[in-house]
Order: sequence, then C-alpha cells, then structure tokens
Amino acid sequence: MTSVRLPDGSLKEFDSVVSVKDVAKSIGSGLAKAAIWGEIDKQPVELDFEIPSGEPVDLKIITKKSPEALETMRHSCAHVMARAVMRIKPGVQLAFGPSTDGGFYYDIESPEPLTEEDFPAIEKEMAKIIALDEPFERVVRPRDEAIKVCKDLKQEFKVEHIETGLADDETLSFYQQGEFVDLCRGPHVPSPKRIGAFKLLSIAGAYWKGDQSRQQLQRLYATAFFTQADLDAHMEMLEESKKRDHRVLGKRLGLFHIDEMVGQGLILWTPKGSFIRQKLQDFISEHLVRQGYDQVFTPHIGKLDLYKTSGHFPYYQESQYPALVDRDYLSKLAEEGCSCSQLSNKMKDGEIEGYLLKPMNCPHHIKIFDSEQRSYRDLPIRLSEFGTVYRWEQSGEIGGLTRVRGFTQDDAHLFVTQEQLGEELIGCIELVKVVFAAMGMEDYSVRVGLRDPDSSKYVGDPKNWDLAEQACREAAQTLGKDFDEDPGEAAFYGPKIDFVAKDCLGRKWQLGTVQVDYNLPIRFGLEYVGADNQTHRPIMIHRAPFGSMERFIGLLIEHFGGCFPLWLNPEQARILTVSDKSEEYGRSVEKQMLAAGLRVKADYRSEKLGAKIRDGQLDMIPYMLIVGPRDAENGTVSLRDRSKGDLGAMSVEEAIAKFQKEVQDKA
RNA sequence: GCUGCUGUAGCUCAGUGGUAGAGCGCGUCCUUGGUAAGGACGAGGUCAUGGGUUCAAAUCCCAUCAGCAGCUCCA
Repeated sequence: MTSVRLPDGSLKEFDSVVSVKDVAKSIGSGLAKAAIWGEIDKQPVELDFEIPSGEPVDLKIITKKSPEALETMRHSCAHVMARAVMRIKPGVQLAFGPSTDGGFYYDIESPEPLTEEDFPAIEKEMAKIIALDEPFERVVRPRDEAIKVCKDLKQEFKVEHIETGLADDETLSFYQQGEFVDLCRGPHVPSPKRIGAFKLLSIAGAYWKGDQSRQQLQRLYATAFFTQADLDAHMEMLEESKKRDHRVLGKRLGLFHIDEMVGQGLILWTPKGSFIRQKLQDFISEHLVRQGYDQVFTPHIGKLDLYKTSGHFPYYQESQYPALVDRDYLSKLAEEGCSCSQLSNKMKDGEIEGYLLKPMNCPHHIKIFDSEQRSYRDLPIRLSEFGTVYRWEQSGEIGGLTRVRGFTQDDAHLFVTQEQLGEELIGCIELVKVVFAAMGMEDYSVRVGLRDPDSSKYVGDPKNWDLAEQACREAAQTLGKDFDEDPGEAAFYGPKIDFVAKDCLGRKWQLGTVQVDYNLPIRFGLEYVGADNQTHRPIMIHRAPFGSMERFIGLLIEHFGGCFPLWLNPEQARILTVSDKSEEYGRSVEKQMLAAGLRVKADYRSEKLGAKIRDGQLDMIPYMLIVGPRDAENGTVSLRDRSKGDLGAMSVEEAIAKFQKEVQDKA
C-alpha cells in the first residue's frame, strides 16, 4: 500500500505501486496535464518516480503555475550558468546566485572580466550542460567539512559566507552536477531538462554582500522560462515596457528637457509638461483649501545658521550643493591665503555665514510658525508650499524625472498637539488617497516605518513614539488596503508612512510620504500656549502626497503611457481638415472651441487626412475633430477618439458639452 | 560614488584607419485627398569635449563631460 499526504493535509491511499503522475491523474486530468514534477518530502522528483510504499509521504505536485516552480527552475539555471562560466573562464569565484522577479543572476569574480561578447559562448556551453542531463545531487556536510570543501574548491566567498552568514548552521547542503559543486540550500529541478528557454541579459557591477566598502563583483543577469514562447513573450513585454518609459515619452511628446549645459538632474519643463504640472498643482491646491491648509511662499535659499539649527548642516553636507558665501568676505579670505578645507571648517564652526540652497522646506515653514506666539486655539496650523529643493544626489543615481537634483515637493508641515496627531495623520492619508484615486493609480504599496526597538538613535519620548506609531498604523488602515510595517525604517525623528509605486521597468520609487517629527520642534524650541496657560511643544507632520512633482509626473507619464486624460492633456483636441477647402470652416470651429475654454489646436496642412490622423495618434491627442465639406454644410464635426476611433458626426455644441463633461468628471 | 556599455543630422540609428550615410522630421513645390504614412526637390553634421598615436582618426589609446543598466546611497 502506498499513501501520500497532499499539501491540504488530505491523505490518499493506493493499493498498487503508483508514480507521481498517477497521483496527479487521480486528483484530476487537468492537474496531470499541468504537472511538471513532484516534491516528495520536499525533494524534487520526476513525474514517473514511483512512490515508495509504507509510511505516508508528503507529496506536492508542481505545475508551471506553482509560484515556486519557475523560481526553482531559474535557480537551477543559475547553477548551469555558473558552471558554464567556470568552464569558459577558469579561476572564477562564485558569490550568490538567486532567482529574481524577472529571472536570476549570479555574482562572480573572474580573473579576466566577462563582457557581453562572452554571452553566446556561455549560452552555448549552458545548452551543452543541459543536454548532458546530469541530475542536481544534494550532498549534506557538517560545518568543518563544508568549509574544507569550499576551500578545496578555492571558493573564498563561500567559505566566508559559511563562517559568517551561516554561522549558526550545523550542517550545510551542496548541490553537485558533474564536476560542478556549489554551496546551496536548494531545491533544484529533478532534471536539467526541466530548464526550458534561457537567455543572458546583461552584466553589471554589484558589491559583495551589498556593501560598498567591499569588493565589486560582476553580476550576470539572465532569465529563463519553461517554454521558448514564454521567453519570447517576456522579451517582447520588456520591449513594450520600454516604450512607456517617461524619458522616451517625455522627449517624444515634448514634456520636459534636460540639458547638459544647465546641469545633471535639473529639469527644464517645456510648455506641455509645464501645463500638466500646473494642472496637478491646481488639483492639489483645491484639495488643500478643502482640508484647511494655508499656502505660503518661501525663498530658495536660507542662511547656514538656519540649517545648523535644523541639523541639516553640516550633517548632510555631502548631499547638498556647496554653500554660497558673501563675495567680499570670500576675497578677503583668499587674500589671507585661506584654503578650501579651512573655508569648509570655518563654515562648520560658524565663523563664516553663508547661504545654502534649501535641501528641505521645513526650516522655512518652522520660522513662519515661530513668527508669532501660538495658542492651542490656533492649532493645527497647516502650512503648504510647492517648494523647490536642491540636493546633491550621487551622479550615478540621477536619471529622468525620478531622481533629480532640483525638485519641487508638494510639501506641507502641520503643527499639531499630541491629541490632534491621529486625526491629522488620517487627514494626510485621505489626501494621498484622493490624489492617487483621481489619477487611477491604485497600484502602489504602503509602508509604515517604525523604530528599531534595539536602537537608541531615536529622538523623543518612547511613550510618544508608541502613540505616534499607533496613530500611523491607524491612519494607514483608513486606506482600506494592505500595508507593511517595517521596524527600523522610521526616521530618527519619528515614524512615517510611505507610498511606493513601480516604474515601467519594475523599479520601486517612493512617492508620497507622511512623517511624524519630534526632533525639529525641539531643535527650534517651538511652543504654543495650552488651555492650562503653560507652554507646550507642538508635534510636526511633514507630508507630500506626490512626493515631488518631478517624480510623480515621471510615474504618471508611464502610468498613462503618455495618453493623458482630457483634463490633464495640454492639447485636448485637434481639428483636422479633410482638404484646404475646409480651412475656413475649421477656423470657425477652432474659435468656438477656444471660446468655450477648450485647448484645441488645428492641422491645416495640405496633407491627406490619413496622415493627419496618424500624426494626431502619435501625439496621443484625446480627440480629433475632422472637418470636411459635409461638416461645413451641416455645422458638425466628425469626432475621433484616440482609442475608440471614429465616433461619427455631432454638432460643435454637442462636442463642446461632451468635452466639458469629461473634464468635469476627470474621466 | 563604483563597475560595465554608449555618445554620428532635430529624432532613431548604420558606418570599425583612406571623400560623412539612411529613415523619420523640417523647408519649397506639385497634389485637394473623409478616419493610421501621396509625390518631387532641397536644406541640415567641427562625428560629445580635450589630448595622444598615425602619412591619414568618426573609427585606435588616454582624460573629461553626459546618457543607459546594475550596485551603493536617498535627511
């Protein structure tokens, strides 16, 4: 008798000898068809593996749809890739080789660095290895022996990993395939033949153990799928995604420009992009009024003293543009033979006053709060500003609109009492929710950053921290979607709630943020008079629903794939004349539309209609208004929707009403 | 910042030591065409910048700047 226990806990018994496939068949023909291998007591086996009789075994049937199946297969493929590389380049040291969302990689150190030109040879060697069909054999060794094995293999990274990362493990597992032995937790596919189609993608640098101070390895990125068709589809999907890239669309649609002569990471907003940005600002401003915010304006620079008080200088000096120093004072110092480092020290010591391009808006807002005596009756005070800040980001980090050196935050600072904190946080979350919902951007994740219980770097009373963390949790719950709690992710000055979205290449970017701050009110000695006639310290909330206009618009471009909805699109409709004969009528329609407050342009070129439509489509204009002799006669326009195509003729008034309603609904 | 790749016309790119090319776009003309590319002609380039090698450099070497991918970082 053979008995198996399935993952749901149910027991199945068979009188005769059965294979994994037989079990699958007994559950359903669909499953039998989909099955690719089985796992008995967590060890992968082929479908024709005969299950031993006697004691029940745990059996899991793996199908292509099992989330772990692809992962396992890719990891096996990583082993094959590493083996192939070692055959081609002797003396290669292996580090880590996990699977990722879209494929897998292996970090290696080669005496002779690999280049993409080596890819075909590696792929060929991999195919050879797979054709040999040698199984991945699991070997378990005690610590000492495991270390010796790695030493004998001259795999120093593995030795280090066993000694540090796996210090608590009594025994360690290896997987052997032919001459190739690798320290590995597993599991692997039962046979290399399960590896379907694979492709090496790119090569990049990566630090050993992710530590910048340690040596840099070469990371070989690759991917694998069960079938060639899946791989082809994946590659095509990547190509398609690239077309949504905001850098590509930004150029094609003329939304923004970055100029070498202006500087890295400094965005020039062209008229179209500026229009979208302004619309978004107006949209937020409208909601700020509804939520009782006050708008302020503050300058782009502030004295060093301000940032010394806030702690931003010299502590974050590395990520700021250098300070601006008074011209006369500077020449005086030069005459005295003052060196750069002496200048820098004098600034730190406060001997020289200078100005800093603001890296944050909070100090300025704090000074507005502190410019008057405040009563508890005034609180909460909510100061908002589309404030432009400048940060010296590392050059290798800068790109497109998502990481820049000058950006405008849709910033606000709330000064609240401890009692008001919870409600105000909920208000902030509400705003983020409204904003994201209006854009149809529902695909974002929420992270609540809490303090690390083992660290003492945090400012403020632990009791207040508990209250604030609980308030953040409760505020996050009002979103009605799952969120992660990340201990250790809080800023040193308070817990926070972050909103994270992915770009067209799957990279994650923090957009909105809501942060509680116990630190700055202390540093600036902020106070208000309470009902008890005593002075109290307010709590600050920093919040920005978009995060920055630049990054948000970058992701918004990709979210819409360039097809901005009518209310946001700089050009809402384009009038296309069928021939020159209709230009006069076209101009009258254009006038009516403009008078109705619609943003229309017209194409009066002596081109064929088909060409004008094509250009309109490529420019992603929401509506095209086609006017020809027929329309001129009937006082109509023939409407064309960029995605639905021809909508037929309607009167100019009807078209205007339709557009106005769509704008109103932000559809 | 680190590693690697890239930089040629407004855009996308070809050109690998010997007279700078294509498509699209742009301009002029012809064409007057009803739902995704009509035709002809033409203008347009210090081949990122600065050095070097060579009889000769877009091409080879070095540096700088910028872009891309990844890593690291992001108050």
